[in-house]
Amino acid sequence: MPELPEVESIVRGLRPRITDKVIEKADVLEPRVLQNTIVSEFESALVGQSVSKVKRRGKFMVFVLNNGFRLITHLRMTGNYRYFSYKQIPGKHTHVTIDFEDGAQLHYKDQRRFGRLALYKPDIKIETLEKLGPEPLGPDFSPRYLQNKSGQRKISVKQLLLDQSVIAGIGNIYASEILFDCAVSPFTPVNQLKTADFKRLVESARKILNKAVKCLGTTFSDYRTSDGEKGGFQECLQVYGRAGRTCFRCGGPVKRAVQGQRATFYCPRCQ
DNA sequence: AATCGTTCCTGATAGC
DNA sequence: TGCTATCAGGAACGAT
Repeated sequence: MPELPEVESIVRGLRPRITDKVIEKADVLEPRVLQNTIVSEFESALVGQSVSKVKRRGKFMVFVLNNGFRLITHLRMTGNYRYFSYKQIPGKHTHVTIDFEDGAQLHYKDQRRFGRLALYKPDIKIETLEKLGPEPLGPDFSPRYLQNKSGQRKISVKQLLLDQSVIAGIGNIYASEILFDCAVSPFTPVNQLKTADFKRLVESARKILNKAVKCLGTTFSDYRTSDGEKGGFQECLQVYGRAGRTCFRCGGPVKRAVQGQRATFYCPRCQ
């Protein structure tokens, strides 16, 4: 499941390859992946334009076109972009293909079709991006910010980390890993966290996410980079997916719990 | 305002 | 063997 490090890795892979390339053709093979536009509008808005910028905001990918249009993609669970220097036959789960004038081709694929592509006209505010919290690797994310955001809220710290309007980019894998790293129980209500806890939380978030970006993300099942390569951070996972196995820190058993319909992995002794 | 539950979707796996 | 049931989860949306 692509979270910040996975999306960042895909964006970094695509950026040098497609920036300033001119789009010759766009084909939507599965109209359901388009969020706020129809096939004919989508295809004609892209043709003849070049890609000015490839960016990431939280778990969203942003393609800025030279006509000012912006193509926003959220990969959700199994979505991905794959770059080819020559045209390829679309696979079973390829929903959009984008051809460039130099013969290269971009495939958007998603076997579960949770991911969405949305197209925004120039100068329009993109609400979904506006309401995101700060980037955890950026300057606006601090212990004080997180403490202020928590206030007297009663949700668990795991739920807080997953709230994209509080912090943008953390998903289920890294939430568990971050909490293990700073030895905070995922069940702690945020109004019970101490100032020192917020400090450790922020430090661990930066540390884990930076390391995962360096590793090109975590390939737990489906995720691949834009070149089709696996990430490397699955080798570094301390708790996620390790229920019943030995905690690397204390030797006790790692546990699995469910919070908000999602699995949480943690060590009850260390956290 | 904050929180909770439901929906979308399909491949892998378990159980009979 | 072949079938059905269950599970994985991010964000949008509706309900409380």
